[in-house]
Amino acid sequence: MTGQEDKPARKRRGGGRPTIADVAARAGVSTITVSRALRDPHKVSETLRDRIDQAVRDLDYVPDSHASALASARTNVLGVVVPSLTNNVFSDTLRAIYDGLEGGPLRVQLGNSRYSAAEEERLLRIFLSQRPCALIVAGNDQTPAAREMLENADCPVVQIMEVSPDPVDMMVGFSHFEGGRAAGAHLIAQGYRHIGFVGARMDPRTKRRQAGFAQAMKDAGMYDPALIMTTATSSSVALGGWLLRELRQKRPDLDAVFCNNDDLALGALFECQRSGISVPDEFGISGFNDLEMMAAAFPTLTSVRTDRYGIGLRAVEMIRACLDGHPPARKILDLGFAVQARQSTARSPRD
Amino acid sequence: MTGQEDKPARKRRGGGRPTIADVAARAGVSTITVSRALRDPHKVSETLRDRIDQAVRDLDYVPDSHASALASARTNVLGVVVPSLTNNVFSDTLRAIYDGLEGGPLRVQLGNSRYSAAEEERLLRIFLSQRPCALIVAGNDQTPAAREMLENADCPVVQIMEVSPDPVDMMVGFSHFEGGRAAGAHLIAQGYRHIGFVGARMDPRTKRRQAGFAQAMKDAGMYDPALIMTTATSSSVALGGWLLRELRQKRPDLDAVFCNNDDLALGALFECQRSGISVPDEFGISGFNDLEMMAAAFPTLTSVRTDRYGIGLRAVEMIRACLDGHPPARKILDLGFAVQARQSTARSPRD
DNA sequence: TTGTATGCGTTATCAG
DNA sequence: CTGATAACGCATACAA
Repeated sequence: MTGQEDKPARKRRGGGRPTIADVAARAGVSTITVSRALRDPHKVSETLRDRIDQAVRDLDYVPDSHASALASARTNVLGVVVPSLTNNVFSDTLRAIYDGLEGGPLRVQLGNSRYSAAEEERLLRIFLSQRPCALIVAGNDQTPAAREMLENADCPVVQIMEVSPDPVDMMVGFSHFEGGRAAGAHLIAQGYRHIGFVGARMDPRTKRRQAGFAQAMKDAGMYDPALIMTTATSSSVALGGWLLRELRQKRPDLDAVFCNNDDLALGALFECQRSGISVPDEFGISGFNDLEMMAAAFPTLTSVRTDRYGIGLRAVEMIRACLDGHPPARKILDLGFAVQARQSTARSPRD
Repeated sequence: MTGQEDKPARKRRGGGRPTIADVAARAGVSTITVSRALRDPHKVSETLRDRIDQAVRDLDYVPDSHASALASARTNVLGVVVPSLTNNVFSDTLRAIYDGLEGGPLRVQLGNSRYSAAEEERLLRIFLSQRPCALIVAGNDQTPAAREMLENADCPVVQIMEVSPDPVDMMVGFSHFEGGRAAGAHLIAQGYRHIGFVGARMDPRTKRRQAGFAQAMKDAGMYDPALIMTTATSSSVALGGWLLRELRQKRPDLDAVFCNNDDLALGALFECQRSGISVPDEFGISGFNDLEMMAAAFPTLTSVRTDRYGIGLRAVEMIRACLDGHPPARKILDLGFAVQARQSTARSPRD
């Protein structure tokens, strides 16, 4: 084979979108200059930058993120894995994550593990294979394999919703154990004496709240396992009513209940109303999380306020800090909680 | 400076993960064969397939999705853009989408437009630049630019939550206008005569429900704009109480209210309880969407049931069908709604 | 500050 | 059914 002629313009495989080369040609520069002008504008002279920007607009050029990821082995994707999309707790946090990312270049890849550690592991494996710039996962109860993957991940990792002494990397949340204990202590302080616990789904955080509640009861010498009613079923308002009814049938002396979340608490309130039990005088109710409705109910419902939105914001802040090269000094951020005492536990003093 | 020796094996840029070439070498085949064995197993002889599978396991090989996307100009990413992550309506649908994708190869890229058409357009632009295999967006009120982008997208597009005669491509939802009208008609049928409307956020779907409600009132000769109270503020239980209180102050003759969503309805119920107004005899309440809590409340709350979960499932089904080469005959799927009449509108007959 | 050469890991194309 | 080769579009490394 000798003089091979000029090949006529090759056919494009990709849908014919303008590439960085088209922009470069139009601006009369090289592709790498376009690349720089778009990612580090200050590294390119103003003259060229203007020409390039103009060409970008003219051609309606949008960079190909896959090509970029392939060439640089980096992405702008923040992987987020949560156990539930419908649970208000996580949707509040998710909203905060999206809000915190506002305006920045980071995108979210969201996974729903449905409270399954195995599914979480699967999702993390996929996410990590795409070289995320950071990861956010819920809690500290990963499978051993997932834990190892996270520890070997060469990107910042934030575990959210909980605090524990052994984070993979960073952590933002609060102590569910202490939250449960505080709720129990509050009910005791309000004068209730036969205090039950109602819980659903029983994920790790739920269990820790239950353990904290039990601790409070034990500390007061009031612990009675027969006052505890839980189910693996997922939480709902109706379920709160059913569980409370069951519990009251078994133990008519029950005079208060700590509901593991606010949906259950609302259901418990309705159940009391249906049964003609006066809240709070005859019966006290506390929820957990302090969703907006708790303060709007009648009577207003006591709950343990948690800063779900703040958790999401802080997680994003920590990640940004890491990516900017200023990893936060504190790896563990405890955002705490606060018992919001309201009418549903404000029993008139007895003597 | 002079005789440059053999370069020792080049340093890998990417974190040293095994590549398809490593697998190929280990299995003693070419890379393309590995590629085929993984994507179209039936196109490769069983012998080689087994050798390749073994090599994949040995090396713990995971394909690089970016390289794949770049080379093939295709991805397994389903872009989803919703107006809200916290609104139960969308989180139910999202959950269905994730459930519907279960087990399959498709991933979700989720965007939150926060009820902003401009943000929606921005997200769609980004998503489309990544060559999604399909798109799901809420409603039919895109900006003209977004509409055009969707029409030119070379992938299936499903608009969800609503139905309208002019979809971009496919559509799954129901008529909000008719839903609002049905709720109004129900209240009229129950004997209420001074029926108000309470609405928040006032996004396009909300407005259509309001329009339907107004139509019902007009049809009955009962339309009174002074009985309508709306706000751009986002919806909440507390807001439902406040709006109802305002409305009742202005119009003490009000004897029922159609709340544009269930949070508002719950707030309205609490407001009645606070004010000692008996529901349903003195005052009727209907919500919209029929969230789980409506049936669990006391009194149980009337609402318009919508199939948010079904919408998500059907959207995924339609997309899978398209990707499998069997585009559905019906491009528009109306999943309807149903008035769930409950205690809150079951007024004792008057004569 | 700008450009040249080349690699990133995979798949399309076409030949055998 | 299998393989050699050339893209895919961008970014790194190094030169100028």
